[in-house]
Amino acid sequence: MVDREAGRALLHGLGPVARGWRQAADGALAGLDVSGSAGWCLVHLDSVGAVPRQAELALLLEVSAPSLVRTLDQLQRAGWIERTVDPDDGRSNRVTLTPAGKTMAGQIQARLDALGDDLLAGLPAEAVEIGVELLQLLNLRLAEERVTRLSAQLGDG
Amino acid sequence: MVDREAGRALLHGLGPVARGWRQAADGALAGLDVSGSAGWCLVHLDSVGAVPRQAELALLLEVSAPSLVRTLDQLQRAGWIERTVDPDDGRSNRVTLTPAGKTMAGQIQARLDALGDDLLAGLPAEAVEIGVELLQLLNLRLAEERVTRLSAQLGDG
DNA sequence: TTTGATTAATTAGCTAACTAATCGAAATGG
DNA sequence: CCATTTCGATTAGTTAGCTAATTAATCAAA
Repeated sequence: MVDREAGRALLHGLGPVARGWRQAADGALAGLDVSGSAGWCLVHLDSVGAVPRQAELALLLEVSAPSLVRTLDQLQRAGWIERTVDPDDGRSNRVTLTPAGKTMAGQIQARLDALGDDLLAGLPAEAVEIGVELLQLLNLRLAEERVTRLSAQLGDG
Repeated sequence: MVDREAGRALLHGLGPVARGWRQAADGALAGLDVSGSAGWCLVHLDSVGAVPRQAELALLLEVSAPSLVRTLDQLQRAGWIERTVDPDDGRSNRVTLTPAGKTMAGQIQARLDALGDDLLAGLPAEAVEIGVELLQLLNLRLAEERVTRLSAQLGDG
């Protein structure tokens, strides 16, 4: 049985910590002319071997497709990615890093990793493992909850 | 030593889970005409015995003062809180729940608690404890990081 | 083969957070 | 005792997420 108070602390604490992390990430990338979310997108693009379509990339980054559109617009304006129409499917864009974008991705990754190392320094690995599992479970249950909620909405409306 | 991959999973996972939780909370409050953040504000107001000033309430809720202003505007329009100028300090507002607001706070708390119980059902209490401690530590380190970052900014700019 | 449904990306508009700048009130130093 | 500084709340403007609706392309089926 989970203590009511602890449960509240966990669920409420997520928001502020997530915001703090985003701000810290933005700060770590200051001077690179890239926001944290855009930077994270570059890093993922660099680490996946393949050339993903936008929808796949959105899944990977856990954001909605329209949110990704705006991020990619920024990255494209900056000359760090390119969108090319998939030859096999005229609806899809394939997203690739430009050489400049690849360089940038490396710098971003280095800075974010350094920040992450600082934040998590000295922690027992098990605690982090448990935290990750907790987040994964919550993600799963929230997804289920979302399904039931949206179904109910359909039933009502 | 924390595994690099696990660290990334933890830090990156915070955002999506926090968003999911907020959406689920909004869903749970559907029909009450109150957003999750405003509802959370009401619940806190109900649970603190005292009559806080806005700045104190912002600290408690871990949001900035301007963010709280908007939330309070909504709650005040709905007739659930009142702002009264502190007799001892003409700059400060004291925030109080109206009777209607108190009723509303009770309903909100019940729904959020039910949602929280569902999400955390069956979890070992220790895992939640560890999660909470992890969040608290991150909060602390992020606050420190923020200080050093803003100081550096001053030095530069 | 043409029509209808589905899918990918986009646009438009909303929300809730943030910072920076402003205004009035209080505190403080000369 | 006045001038300056500090402090609390607000306003204005930015950012990043979201949903809903649109457009274009593909797929399926009559």
